[in-house]
Amino acid sequence: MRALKEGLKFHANAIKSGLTPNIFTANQLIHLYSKLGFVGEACKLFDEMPERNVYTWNAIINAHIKSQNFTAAQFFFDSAPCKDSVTYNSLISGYANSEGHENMALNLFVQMQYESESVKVDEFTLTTLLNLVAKLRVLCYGRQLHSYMVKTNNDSSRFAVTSLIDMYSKSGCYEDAWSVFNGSGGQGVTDVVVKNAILAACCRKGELELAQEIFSTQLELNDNVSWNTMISGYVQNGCEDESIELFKCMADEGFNWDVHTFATVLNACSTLKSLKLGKEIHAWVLKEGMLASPFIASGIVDVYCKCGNMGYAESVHKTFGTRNSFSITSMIVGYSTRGSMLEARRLFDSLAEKNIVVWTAMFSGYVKSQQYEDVFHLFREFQNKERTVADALIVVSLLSACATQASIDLGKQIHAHTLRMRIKTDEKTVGALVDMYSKCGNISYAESTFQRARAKDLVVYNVMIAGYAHHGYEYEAIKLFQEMKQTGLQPDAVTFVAILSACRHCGLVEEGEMYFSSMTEDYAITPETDHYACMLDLYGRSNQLEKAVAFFDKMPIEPDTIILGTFMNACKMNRNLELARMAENKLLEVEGDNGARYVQLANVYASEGKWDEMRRVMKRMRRKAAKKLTGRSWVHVGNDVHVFKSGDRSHSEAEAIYFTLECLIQELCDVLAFDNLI
DNA sequence: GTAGGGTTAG
Repeated sequence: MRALKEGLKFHANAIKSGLTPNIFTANQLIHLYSKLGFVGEACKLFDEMPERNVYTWNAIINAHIKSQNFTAAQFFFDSAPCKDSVTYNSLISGYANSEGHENMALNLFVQMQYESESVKVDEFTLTTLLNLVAKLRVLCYGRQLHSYMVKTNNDSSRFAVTSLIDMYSKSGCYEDAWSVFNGSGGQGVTDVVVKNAILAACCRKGELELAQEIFSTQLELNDNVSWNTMISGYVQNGCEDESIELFKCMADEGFNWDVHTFATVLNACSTLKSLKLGKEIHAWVLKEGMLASPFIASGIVDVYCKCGNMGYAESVHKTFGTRNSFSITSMIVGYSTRGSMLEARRLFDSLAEKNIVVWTAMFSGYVKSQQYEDVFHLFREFQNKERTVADALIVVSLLSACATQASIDLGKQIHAHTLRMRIKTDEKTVGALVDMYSKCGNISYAESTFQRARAKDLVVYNVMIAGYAHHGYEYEAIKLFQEMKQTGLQPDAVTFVAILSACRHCGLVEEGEMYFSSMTEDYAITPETDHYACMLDLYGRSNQLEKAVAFFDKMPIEPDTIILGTFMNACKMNRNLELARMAENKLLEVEGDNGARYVQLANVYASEGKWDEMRRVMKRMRRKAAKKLTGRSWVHVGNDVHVFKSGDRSHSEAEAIYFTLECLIQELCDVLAFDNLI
């Protein structure tokens, strides 16, 4: 490399001293310098050239684009005394391929159309723009470009065909991609890039058999990319084992594994959560010397995280990727899944510049670990430190924390934030909003959010139906269930839990039985614990203990604590101590260390005045040293939540709190006394 | 001199 650099310098000096005053050679040299990364040298030569033409200007603009210096590229573009299509195409392509400059590319394209005669939109411009609109997913622009290409006869070269197939496929229009492919000769094409583009399109659509057929015809055409596309296609469609087979086959057929191959196969390992395979691939990666690639390093870290081996993940991370945000995100998720939030936080703090994905991983981690206070603290930190707006995924985490903490005020603020910032409300956001309002006790807000939303999937309906059921609007729940079916959505197991609980709350035995049998007969859903518990509760609340007993005996699953607890409750409501005693041993056998169960049992006996039996149960509980979790309440003051239990004096302001409470009690007594006087 | 296909984290 050094020899080449010296050679280039010698050549440049020769030109400058007039030995070969050839503008063509100098332009070539600028290009060569830029290709080797010597932008400084390219600039120096450009400055010293006695004469320049449009090629010289294009070469220097490209040199700056290559080094990602867009300020300089734009400066030279603006200063160029002469421009041609290449000048425009180069800068448009530079902007189109860099993050955050996409709008500049579009503006330049508009500007290009008002330029002089020497600047014409050509196939280079159009294919670059097709790539851009595929990246930005603006299908309407893509279609306009396609029409323009047909009109100007720019739609039939292999470059045009590839870009069109790719644009349509990435925009979700598989049929259009396919018709472009067919129009260009279909399976008779001899260009490997066109072939690979349609292979990728088939894989994206899940048409694996067709992809395999295309892959196998004209085998001699296939290159590394064809193999990588197929391997990736299998992973995308959940066929990880087949992808591994093809990966091995690729080497047998004499094709070299590259960074793309390994990145894809590592992805398969992560999905399979196979530590054994992960280690094998890790060994191959080491053998091929590919760990320097950030794609591969973070891929290996991700595999170990998904397999739950944080020790291995940590050691690869330490050696290769301490600044790799992908690697750090995988580690945060890995630690969060195990509930190690301190470790997750350590990694989060190790990243100087945090992107939205890392933030989201941290938010979800706290939600997963039920550390809701930390969710809110993190949000304040996010707002203070970042300029970017919390996106839909962060909003979902925040709303989920609000729902569990019943923080309706904060929930409303977050809702307002999504509206103000025009955050795209997809099904997940709508579901989280409806759930938050419903769990915070405001069913009418939940309802209006639901009704206004355009994006509604099964989960959104489930949340709303469950909300109605919990708030005692059983008939609305049933009505919405019917409406949901009419829209063509298929109810799932969660829908039936919601609808059965609506039935049990208002004692609709016949309807409940009808839904329960419809669930298995019409939708082939196997009932789970919650469904059985709902039915038992329904019978219990409707004073139909015989039916409850018959149902209990017929259940094909071993009764667990939830079912036994519900059954016990049914016995209590129907004042049947005999059956309660029967369930008692079984219940304590399954869940003998849960204090709440003993208390529930004791209550059954107490409600019938069987004090001896109640004492016996409580004694049994003490013998087992089982403790019932203390019920707690909380209040929101400002941005903080204060948790307390009955008679709690642990709060730092306890003195003042109890003093105020005394005052309030006194005032109430005074009011009551005053009322009595009147 | 400018353009096309296959790879990561929430």
